[in-house]
Amino acid sequence: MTAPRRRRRLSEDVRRAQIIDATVAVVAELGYEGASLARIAERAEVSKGLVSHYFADRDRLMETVARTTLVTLRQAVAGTLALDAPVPDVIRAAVHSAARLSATHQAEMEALRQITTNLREADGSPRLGLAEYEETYLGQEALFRRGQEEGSIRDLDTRVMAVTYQGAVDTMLSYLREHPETDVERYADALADLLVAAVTP
Amino acid sequence: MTAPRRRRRLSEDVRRAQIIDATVAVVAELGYEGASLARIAERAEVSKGLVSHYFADRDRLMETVARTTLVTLRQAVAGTLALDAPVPDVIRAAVHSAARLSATHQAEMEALRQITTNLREADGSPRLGLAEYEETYLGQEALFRRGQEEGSIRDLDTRVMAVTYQGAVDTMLSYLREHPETDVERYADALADLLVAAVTP
Amino acid sequence: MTAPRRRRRLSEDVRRAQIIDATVAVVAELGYEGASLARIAERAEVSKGLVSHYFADRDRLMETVARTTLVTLRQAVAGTLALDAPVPDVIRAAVHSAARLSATHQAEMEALRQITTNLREADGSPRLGLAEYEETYLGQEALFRRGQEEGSIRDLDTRVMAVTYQGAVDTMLSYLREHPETDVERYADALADLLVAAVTP
Amino acid sequence: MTAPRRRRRLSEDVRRAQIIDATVAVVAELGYEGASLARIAERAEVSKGLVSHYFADRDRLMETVARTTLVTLRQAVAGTLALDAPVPDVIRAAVHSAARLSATHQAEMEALRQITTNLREADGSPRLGLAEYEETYLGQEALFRRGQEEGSIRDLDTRVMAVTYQGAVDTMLSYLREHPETDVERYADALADLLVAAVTP
DNA sequence: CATGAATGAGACTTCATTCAT
DNA sequence: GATGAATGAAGTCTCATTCAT
Repeated sequence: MTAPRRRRRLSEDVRRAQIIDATVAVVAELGYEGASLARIAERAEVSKGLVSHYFADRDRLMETVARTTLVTLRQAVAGTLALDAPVPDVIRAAVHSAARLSATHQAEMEALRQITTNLREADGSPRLGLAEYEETYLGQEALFRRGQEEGSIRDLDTRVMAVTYQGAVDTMLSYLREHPETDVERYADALADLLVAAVTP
Repeated sequence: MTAPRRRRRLSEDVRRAQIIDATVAVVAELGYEGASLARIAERAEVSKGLVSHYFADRDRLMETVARTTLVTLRQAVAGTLALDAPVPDVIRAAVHSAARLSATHQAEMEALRQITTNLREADGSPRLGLAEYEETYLGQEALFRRGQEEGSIRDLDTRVMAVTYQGAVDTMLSYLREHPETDVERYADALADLLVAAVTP
Repeated sequence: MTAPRRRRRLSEDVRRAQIIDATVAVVAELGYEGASLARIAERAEVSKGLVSHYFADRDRLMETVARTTLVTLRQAVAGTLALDAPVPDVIRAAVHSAARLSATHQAEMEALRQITTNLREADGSPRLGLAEYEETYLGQEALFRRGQEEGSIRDLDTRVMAVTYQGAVDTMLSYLREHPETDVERYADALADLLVAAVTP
Repeated sequence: MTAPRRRRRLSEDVRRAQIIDATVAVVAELGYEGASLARIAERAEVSKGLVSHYFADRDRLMETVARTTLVTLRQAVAGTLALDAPVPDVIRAAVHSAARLSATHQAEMEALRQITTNLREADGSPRLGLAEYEETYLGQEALFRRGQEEGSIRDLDTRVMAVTYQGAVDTMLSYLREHPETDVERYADALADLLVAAVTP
């Protein structure tokens, strides 16, 4: 039926990346359940057997994809920020930087959400905790505390602010995905405005 | 092993509710994939066949559960609010009211999230859109606009504020679920403080 | 393609027996590897799913078949013997009784051999030990010792004799299977003659 | 992990022997099914491809191993025997010689049994018949007939005796494998005693 | 109305075999 | 000659759904 696939030998790294990319795409498009190994293999233009060769099982593949994607996303945001600027400026810049992800890393974000929501231990408990988020929170708390020392941030609960900031940004990203007609820069401006108003004295 | 189930004739409504409750519990505990009809039937203390009898198929069951749960949650929040109070007061009250959900409706919230994330059309596209959220946004925008007319809310983008408000509350609920040691009232106070600071002149 | 199977509801016991019988037949005919669940289901005129419903997995099915078959074979031999007769007579009768199995329980014997040879633990070690054989040996040793007390059996190592007796009978059964042209009664006579000669004073 | 294998060019015969030895070891340890080509290659410290290079397919490899092993075992027994000695002496010597195999050729014997039990034609029928055994039987029958001519063996069915003799020895070897605590020489003495008693006038 | 035995589609995974390097 | 990356054909098992009782 289908033309017999040409057999190509590639290095392990290239193959893994190829399969991971395909997984991100399929999970983002069809959801976690719909992302069968067969469909992932098809998208990667690779045999089902090869996927199993590189990833012990589906769970392990999904976990790897989640971790890899998280790193990718972090770099995409962090890479653009000057963290030693005045704190309100950092907030504004970070919001805009994140907003831009909605154009460039849509699939990565959705896949990450799908996987963290669905990947479970054998007993049914979630497998990908929030340890990852914790790290992010700590970084943001540190930022807000610096602002308080410098006088640019008022007295407030830094933990709640960190959680809220992150939630507001994530929600923005969801909203932008589902409302593609929205003007991204305007939204980001408005959100940054709200956040700065919330934290300045 | 298990005692042979007593065969009881119950009214349709009671049966459906019984099954819906069981579904909420199982989905919240084991996730969307783990919620097989067999396990749901077992939790409802009902035969597999009966589940299929009342719900055409698994997707239909899940959709019904999501819609029912959404109504339940809305009532739980809205029921406690005096919507004609000064807007900042409404915000404070709403945040506290939502925070209390974390103690009473944990399973419902998680199940709803699981189902909206995973339920798909045959072609893989998400089935439960954000039409539901849209309704909420409109109500909140109306509230903020009233505040602007009354002078208690400053000039700002009411759509962005509605989305952000909702995101901040949802994030609070997730955070409280994953950090049960947190003092709920203190968190709610801090969040209400932030939100009010963000919107008052 | 194939006519849709008629759906029949049978009791658990009947179904298990049906599947076990089919397994014995397929294993005897095609060997352990060839006895896939698909082929067993086909032989039992039952769906693959039903086999999995009644037996947790293939290993468990095979183990059950082995145990069941062992009981069947034991009864077939033991049922015909008068164990309190003079020991040489018991030997003669037992050899003939066993020989007759070659006509009536060929498949059971071969299936049992296949399964004990092939069924393994996860680490590769054999799973069906010789604990079963041990029981048989003990019974035969007791018989030979009675003969020694009665003077009909000479002084000899009863354990070696028990093992040898069992080996000689098993070998007879293999030989008769592979040489169907052999006169069963003549073989049994000759073997009984050898065994009695070996053990009488 | 493992050190990158050194690529060595060895003569065909050496390679084949290397692979055959590994196969014997793996089959004896893990059984027929467990002896995948991957594991055999690993044990032989050779690539999977090389195994396929030297042996057309798995069945062919197994068949070759069986034949080779049979020759090895025969030589191990026959090499030590003086076949023209008085027949009862030959029997005693042969039993002891075989018993010693239990110490030196355990893996070979188990592998041979595994392969003859499991190797099949495409239609499911056993592939390694008993033609091999036939040869053995003929030799033993000849021996017993010589004994009869010389008066050291009584009148008996030489075919049944040959089969029984072989069965008794094989069973001894199985027993010794599964009961390593047994005194090998004592067992052999006792068995030789039984056999000689069975056949002498 | 209610049960749960039975079916069958499809998922994951293993492994003999092929073949580019 | 030698490797091991890559394929694809089974095989086992799970589970939504159907249906005889």
